[in-house]
Amino acid sequence: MDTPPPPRADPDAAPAKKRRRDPEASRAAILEAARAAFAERGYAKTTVRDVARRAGVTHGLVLRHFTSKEQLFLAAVPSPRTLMAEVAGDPKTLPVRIARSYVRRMAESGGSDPFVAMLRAVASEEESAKRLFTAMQQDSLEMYREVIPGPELEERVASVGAYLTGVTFSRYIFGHGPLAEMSDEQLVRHLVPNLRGILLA
Amino acid sequence: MDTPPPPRADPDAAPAKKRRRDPEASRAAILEAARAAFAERGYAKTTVRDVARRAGVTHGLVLRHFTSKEQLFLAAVPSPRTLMAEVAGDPKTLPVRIARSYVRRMAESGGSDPFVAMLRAVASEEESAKRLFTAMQQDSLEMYREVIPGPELEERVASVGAYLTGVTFSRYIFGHGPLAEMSDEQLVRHLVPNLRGILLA
DNA sequence: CGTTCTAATGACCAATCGGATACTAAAAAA
DNA sequence: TTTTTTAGTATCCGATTGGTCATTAGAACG
Repeated sequence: MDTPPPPRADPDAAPAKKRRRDPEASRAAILEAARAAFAERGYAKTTVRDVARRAGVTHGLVLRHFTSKEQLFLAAVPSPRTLMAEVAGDPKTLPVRIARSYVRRMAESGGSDPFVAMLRAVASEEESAKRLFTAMQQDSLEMYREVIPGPELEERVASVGAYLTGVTFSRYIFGHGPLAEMSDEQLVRHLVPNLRGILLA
Repeated sequence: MDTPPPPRADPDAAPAKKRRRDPEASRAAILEAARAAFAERGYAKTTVRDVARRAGVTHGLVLRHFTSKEQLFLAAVPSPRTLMAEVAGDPKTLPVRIARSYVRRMAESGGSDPFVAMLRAVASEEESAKRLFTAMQQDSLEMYREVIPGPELEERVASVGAYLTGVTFSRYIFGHGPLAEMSDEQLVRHLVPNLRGILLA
């Protein structure tokens, strides 16, 4: 009698959600919250308490799991794996594949893509983000190296990266102007010839 | 005896500098300090006290002159006048002129160009910077409108802007990679064909 | 000279930050 | 069960932030 059954598996949350004691679920929730927060507000303006509130925990727990804000960032925005996967294949159709994969990826994440978070962090002069960014560039360069012909490979790849960076900035961060108002399909059609121009002499 | 001569005109400062009472000089010094600070560290990470220290005044004075940090930013980074002046002329040589004027402008400012400050501010989700950015885009669009042939003018101009934004990011903000290591002349040579490809069908 | 005006200062403020730590309580081990 | 462990919370902390305001002091003018 003295101990009326304490609320067992939280009934209102989705089945097998989190809530009760579950460090892995908390960790995952914090990571997802951090990804969204960093992508939306940038590194400097995102506070540990923001992330905690989104994840439904206290900010103490966030720091308990990830020690510091910087390490949280590094854990949340790990490998943008290269913005441009699916590179292998016929060089002729490479620009189309780049454009498609880029647009799809950004659309799927709904604007909370790690790449956006990294751009914001780099822009606010965050050293750790710069290191990640460097690694990312290196990755993508090596993926291209075996596919693209012609001289000045590094420069071309860098230019493609710069172009897509600028497009990302205009469309997903700034959010105004023609590039932001195009549909995904329009954007692909617009990008392809420009990517081709940069990549293939 | 009671009042030994208090330190008169500060002897260590450069001759005919400022120091003494001079509101316009103070204002100018604060503005220049703000430009440099915002360009170097972005909006979010720049503190009013940073600016004040650079300008050699107290942070109280900064706020006395400009009321708030946001208004200081708006006053310090006013009209990037369009990143690409000197547009008028033969469309055939337009890409060359854009590239040259862009590179020269960035080189002259030594990395403290208002455009960089704006990019950093926009990236850190600063509303006022977004408004400025919009105005800037509008300006440049109208400058191009009378010079460039062909359809989809807005989209092309936006793409040029995006491309240069990305280049700026890579070269002047991120500061690593091929685009950052090129000399100014190399960069111009690299940019021209890509700009031509984007602008002229 | 003294009076007036105001540029400039410096102390202060509430809010907020990242982080540390003492504590509570749930679960695992005994 | 009791003991041990540890996920999670609740506070507290010093530092720093943007901003306010009373005070000080340099110049202009009588």
